[in-house]
Amino acid sequence: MKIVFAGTPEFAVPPLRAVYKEYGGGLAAVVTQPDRPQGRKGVLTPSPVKRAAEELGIPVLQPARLKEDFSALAALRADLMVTCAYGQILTQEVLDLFPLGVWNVHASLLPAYRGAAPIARAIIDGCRETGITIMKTELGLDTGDILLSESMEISETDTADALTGRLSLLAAKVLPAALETVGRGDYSLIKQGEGFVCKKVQRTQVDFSRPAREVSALVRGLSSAPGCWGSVGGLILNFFFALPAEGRGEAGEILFADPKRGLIVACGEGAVRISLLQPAGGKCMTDSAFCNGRKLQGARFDQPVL
RNA sequence: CGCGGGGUAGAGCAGCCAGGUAGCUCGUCGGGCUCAUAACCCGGAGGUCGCAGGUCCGAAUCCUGCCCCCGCAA
Repeated sequence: MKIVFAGTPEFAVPPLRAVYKEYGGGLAAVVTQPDRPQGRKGVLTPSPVKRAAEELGIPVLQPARLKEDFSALAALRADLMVTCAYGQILTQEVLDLFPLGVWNVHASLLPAYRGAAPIARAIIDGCRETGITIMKTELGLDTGDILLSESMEISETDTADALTGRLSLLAAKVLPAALETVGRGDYSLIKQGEGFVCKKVQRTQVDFSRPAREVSALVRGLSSAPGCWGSVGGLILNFFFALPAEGRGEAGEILFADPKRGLIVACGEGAVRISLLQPAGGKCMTDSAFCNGRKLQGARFDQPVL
């Protein structure tokens, strides 16, 4: 069976490796997004999937627009394509290139969280559970019939990074066997129920008038990218980790800010301890380190302007 | 030439504008105190102030060049 793997971010790397391990040379090519300028200096950077593919010695295709530029993909005459966070919408012409179909790995229990940022949204919404779904790709966004899904718990302390890592491994675990059943033609599909398509999550200013539980979920869900932030006394702070904590006060008020107790901020209900953060211009640090040498107790975070 | 912040003790910061003894909080080491503590008191160690030049009697501080780190935006 000749397979093509389409993916881009780190999330897709373990699944890629799993397919390679199972099919070796049967993995004919990898499709990924073109190298993009990264960071302040705009250095052209290959995607994680491209780096992994090169390491494994798999040919890489990087069309800017796959819908217009798929001749190289067609020339491979592969049987099947796997997509995993590839980042481009496919057309029917592309789907028709593969006799055994195009199969998508999605990081949610479909039909929940179709579209972008399913992992971040699951955490932000306070879900207790999410998972991996492998389904047949149709033209509709993440609407295809389901081959299989595997669930996973979300803990009260999960961050998007941590959960992404675990879901990625789960995807890598179930994908080879799924392809196996597709290859044999020995499978049945389940239709999806109703669902909404989610948009990309955006960088967000934290609204401390929300309950502590929600603030914590927001911070953990957006952790590392695209991030969330607050401003106090003209200082911009990026938040990376926060959990509910003891305390009560006006929303946004800094109840404590010392190395022993950490950075405790009052919310609409309860309070949170922001235990990992980064001041603009500085490095990411613990709240204990941040509070050394700064007098912030009693100050109050600005409310987001709506 | 996209906008901006920064490099001072192991960590986080102040000092710089108005040049003149290296300072604060935490940690660390030693001692003391309390039934007890997110405790408190006393004392010690630890710094080429990113690098190189320049100005000056004297530079962390002013000037010039360079290196490195980071936030936003793309």
